[in-house]
Amino acid sequence: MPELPEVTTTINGIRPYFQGAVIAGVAIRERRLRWPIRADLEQRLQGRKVIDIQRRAKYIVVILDRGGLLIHLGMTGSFRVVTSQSMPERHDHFDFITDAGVVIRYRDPRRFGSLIYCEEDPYQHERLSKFGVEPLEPDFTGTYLYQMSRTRKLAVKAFIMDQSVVVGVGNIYASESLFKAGIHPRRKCARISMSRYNNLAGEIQNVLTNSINVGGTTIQDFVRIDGRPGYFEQQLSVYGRSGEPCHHCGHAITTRVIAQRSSFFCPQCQT
DNA sequence: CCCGATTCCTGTAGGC
DNA sequence: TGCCTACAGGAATCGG
Repeated sequence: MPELPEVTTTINGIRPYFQGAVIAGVAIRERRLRWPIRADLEQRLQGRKVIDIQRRAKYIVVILDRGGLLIHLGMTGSFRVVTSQSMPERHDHFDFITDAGVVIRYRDPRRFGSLIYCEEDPYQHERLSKFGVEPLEPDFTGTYLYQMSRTRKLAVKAFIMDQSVVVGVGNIYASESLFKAGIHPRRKCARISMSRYNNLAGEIQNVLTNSINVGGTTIQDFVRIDGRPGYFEQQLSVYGRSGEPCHHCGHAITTRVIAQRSSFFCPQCQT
C-alpha cells in the first residue's frame, strides 16, 4: 500500500525516463479510476514537455510546460517502465509514451488511484489544499504534534494518519513508528506528553527515511518501477506480525481495529 | 467542527 | 478441488 516512501520510490524510478521528455502519446484503456479520467486528457497531453516530477503528500506531482498532473496510487497503483513492444495486461489502465519511445505504464487492480489534469499550477489544485506538514521537512516536530493534538479526541494512531495533520503516514508506518516510540496506538492523542511527541516525530522520520533507503515496503501489491519489490518489509517490527514475538520483549504482537484499520502493536512495550 | 462509519474496488487467503 | 466469505486500506463522503 503506497505511503510516502513508496511514492518517493516510484518517482525516483520514473524520473530518468520522464523528466525532460516530450509526451508523444497517452493510451488510456480504463478511465474509471477514483475519479474518471477526463475525456480529452490524451489530446491535452500530446506534445507537452515534462519539466519535473515531485511529491506532495502521497500525490505524484508532474510539472508540465504549463500546468501539470496529480497522480495518486490509491492502494494498489504502481508504475513500470516498459518497451513499446510490451503488451498491456489486465489492470494496466494507462500508458505515457515518451518521444524516446519509452512506455511508462500504470497498473492498479483496485482502481482507487487517480490521474488528474491541472490546467494551472498543480500545487494550487483543491485536492492539495487541506494537507498538513510534510514529515521530512523541518516544520514537522514534536512541538507541532503536541500543539495540534491538544483539542482533539481521537486515538494517536488515527491522529498521525490524518493527512490534514501530517501527510504520507499510512497504516503501516503509523504502526511501525508508534512501536518505535513506545506509544500505544489507542492512546488519546491529547493525553501524550511533549517529550513523547518529540520521540514520535523523530521515529516517524526514521521509519520513513529507512524505508525510502531500501525502496519501500512490499505488501501484496506495491512493486518498484523495475518490477522488483521494496525491501522494507524485512524491517517491519509489528505490521503484519500478529501473534509473533516482539523483537524487544518477546511478548506476542497484538492486532486490534483502530479507526477502521487493523493496527499492530506490542501490549508490553507500548503504553 | 469533529470524528466514527461507510463506500469505492478486486485479489488473496482461509474455511468447509 | 471449488465455492464462498472475509479482509486488505487511502481518502472522500455521510451522518450523528
